[in-house]
Amino acid sequence: MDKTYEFQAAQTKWYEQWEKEGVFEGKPYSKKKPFSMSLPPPNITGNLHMGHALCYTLPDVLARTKRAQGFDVCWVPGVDHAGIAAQIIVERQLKEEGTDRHQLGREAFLKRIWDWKHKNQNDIENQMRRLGASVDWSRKRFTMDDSLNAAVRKVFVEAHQQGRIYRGPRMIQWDPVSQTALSDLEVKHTERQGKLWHLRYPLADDSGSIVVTTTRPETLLGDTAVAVNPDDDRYRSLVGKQIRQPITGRLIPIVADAFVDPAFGTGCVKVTPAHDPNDHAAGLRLHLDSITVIGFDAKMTEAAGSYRGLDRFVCRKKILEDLEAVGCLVKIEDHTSQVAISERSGAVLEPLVSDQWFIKMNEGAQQALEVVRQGKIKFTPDHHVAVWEHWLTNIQDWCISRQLVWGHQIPAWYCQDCGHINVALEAPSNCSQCSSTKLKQDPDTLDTWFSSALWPFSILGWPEETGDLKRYYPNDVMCTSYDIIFFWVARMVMSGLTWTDNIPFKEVYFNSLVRDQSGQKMSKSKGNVIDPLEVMDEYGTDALRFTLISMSAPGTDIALSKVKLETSRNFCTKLWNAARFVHLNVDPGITLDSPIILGEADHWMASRLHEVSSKVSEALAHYRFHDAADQLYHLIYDDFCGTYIELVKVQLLQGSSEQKAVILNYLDIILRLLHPMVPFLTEEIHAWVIKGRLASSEPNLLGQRSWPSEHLLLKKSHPSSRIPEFQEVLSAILRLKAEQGIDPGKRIKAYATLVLVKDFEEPLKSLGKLESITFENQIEFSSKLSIAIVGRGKIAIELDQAPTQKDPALLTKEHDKLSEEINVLSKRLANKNFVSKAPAEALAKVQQDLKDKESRLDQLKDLMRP
RNA sequence: GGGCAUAUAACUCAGCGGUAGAGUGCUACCUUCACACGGUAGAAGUCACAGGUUCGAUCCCUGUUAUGCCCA
Repeated sequence: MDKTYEFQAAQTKWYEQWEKEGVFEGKPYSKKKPFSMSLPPPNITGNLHMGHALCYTLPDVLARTKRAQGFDVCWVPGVDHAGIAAQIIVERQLKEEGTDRHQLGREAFLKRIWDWKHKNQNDIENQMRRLGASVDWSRKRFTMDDSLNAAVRKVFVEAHQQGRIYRGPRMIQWDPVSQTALSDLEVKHTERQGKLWHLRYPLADDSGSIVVTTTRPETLLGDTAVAVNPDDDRYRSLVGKQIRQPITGRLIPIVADAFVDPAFGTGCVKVTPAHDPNDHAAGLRLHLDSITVIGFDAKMTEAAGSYRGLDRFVCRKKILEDLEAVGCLVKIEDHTSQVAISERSGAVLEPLVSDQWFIKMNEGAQQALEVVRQGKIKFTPDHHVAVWEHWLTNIQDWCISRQLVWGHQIPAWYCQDCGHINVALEAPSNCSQCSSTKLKQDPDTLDTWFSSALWPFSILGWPEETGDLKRYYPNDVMCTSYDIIFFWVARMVMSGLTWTDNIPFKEVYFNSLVRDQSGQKMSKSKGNVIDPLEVMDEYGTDALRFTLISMSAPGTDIALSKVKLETSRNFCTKLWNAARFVHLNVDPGITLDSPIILGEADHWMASRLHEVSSKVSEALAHYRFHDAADQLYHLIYDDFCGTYIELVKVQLLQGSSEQKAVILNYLDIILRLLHPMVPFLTEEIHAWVIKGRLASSEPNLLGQRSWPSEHLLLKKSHPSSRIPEFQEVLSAILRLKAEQGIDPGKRIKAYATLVLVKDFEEPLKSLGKLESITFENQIEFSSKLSIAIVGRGKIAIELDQAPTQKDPALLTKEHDKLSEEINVLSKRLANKNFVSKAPAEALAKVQQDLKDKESRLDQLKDLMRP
């Protein structure tokens, strides 16, 4: 074994082995209990980023642990077709080649994207392998696989029959760059510095004028009213009068509606039902006309008269100039306005009325609320329930059609003769209404999330009644990032309840976001992106995984930094070296089932292993990944490497086979406990140290071995241990030496009034670098002794001269502190309320504490006497 | 505007109704035969602020302030 863990080789070697042995495959015909998960599919558009790294590492810990604990784990991976994002990328490529998708034609363009998809899918899948994600590749899915497409079509057709899916003109958010409609969730509201324009609109009867405020003057071409708040006394008398719109000359009414905020601008706004969601709603309430003046290309339409053909923002300038020319531009104020932009393209969206497909959400939302309220689906962290409630109780119908080529094409055929819409699983030969054969399929595709919403069951073969579906559905856990709780989780729950009459999963674990070291969100524009692929090269996959796991406290975002990665890497190296030490000193003939003899340190280590293995199981059962990682870190670093190996060094170097076999077994247990978090390192160590010493019935790969909680050494009871007391004594000796400025390596004499030193003479001498340590009934103050108090006894080291001056000062400080603590405890015991109301345990503890401290103070006074 | 979080050591964060914890950093010392990606010892906190509940509050409740996120 090398002196440090060379992770590069191990990282490529072991995944292949696991895959080859089928370690990760679900085995539906096994007698084991099933444990199933589906993986949030990454986009085909990109590389593995830190969000994936976290989102795949945590369920991997669960999967590997469950597998070891005897479950038939089925964790299905896949890739998502990412409609808009993928199409944007390929269209960009075409542009560079001087062509576009319209020249290519639909079929050729689709082929082009499929080719591109095949290459990318391999990349991202291999990156997941590098990360160690133990998914079942034999079941991998793509959101546009035939079987998934069949599921999509079935849902669409049935939902349409049931009236859940409908088509109609509605106000939607239009992305003029991507040339498609978007759902509300794909809209990001950002604040931008803009202006608030005050415009004078004259009354039609020339009796005066009214000043309206707007952030979008170009839409005034589509104004069909001016609105004020009904309770606004300033304008009450004007309601019902007509306005002559200064640019168009159109006569429009002044109306009253509660949606107008009297405090906004002049409290008087223009109403453009065709280009603003609020105005649209008001228009419907008040039966106003709707005039579309901006088209899908974000240019002014025919209805804009002389402004037609202008870009909407160019038109804005022109309108303002024209308003100024007629003296109707009253005032311009700076104003931060909310701008709706496309999450994907970044374009400023245009609210437009358009014919689109929608799916009703009410019923599904009600059911989704119920199953979470009733605890049928459990969230961790559970505060996401509140967010869930809020969104689902205010839900709108979902616009599912996209004007894209890449995706599931909508299974609807329009009759060119009678206009009837034929919705069917397969292309109909003629119209169901008029029998015409002139049918044309809707060219649009469905929102990518529409197919994602079916993921947990479509990947298992639904709508077919497959064996996988019966065995692995509902999934046990869904691990995902909280920022897609609505996009994905809510829609999966609603779809699951609607189409399978069942919840899609029993528990949801929401992982945090990974941020940079100062807590900033990672983004390319900020240049603070930490690339997991680079990290895996530089620090090792194991270090990356362990870092992410140990920082995953539920509900807290992760501020990732190099320092953290270094800590984890150092931890890996520490274990590597301990294993190497064992490897070098345990003869090959000694195996895991060799006879064993336990000494005091061995008993202590066994209890620690037992304690930690239960704590880790418990922590993982509650998704307390950080807790599990912390337990293992201290078990391995402090207890195993720091204390245990030091204590049994003599046995390891020159002990009996029975003594060495114990140490070997403990290393084995540690590897099995840590393997789910740190799979490559532990498998590599296992291959070096353990593999050749396994019983013949045991599998050769650590990834196939069992969770060690049933290990005989852990199950048997162990006598209570004096190791903690030993540690205190050793610590006191080292402290005394350091305080007195004695070379830590210098062998000196020590004395103690604690019986313990009789049994631990050798380790104390070797670890404390002592010439001798002798038990004494009494240690008296002496000019050549430096004395410390440990528990109820004293420890002393012998010096060549009197102890340095700082000694008495330290004693005084400790004396004062102790006195104060004793004072506090005595007061508490003197409090009748405390004595009568506090639980017996608390009372006993205070009494014991007081006794200990008083005894300690007595000894201190003894030391300070001269 | 509504909602959800967070505030603990220099930094990043755990934790908990009964004396405040980790990692990193810092200080001093040690290249001792697994490991300098190491070891030993040490310094370091009014647990944001103000009330309340309690025998007892860093922890529970209310309010305030600050920060972050989500929804409109």
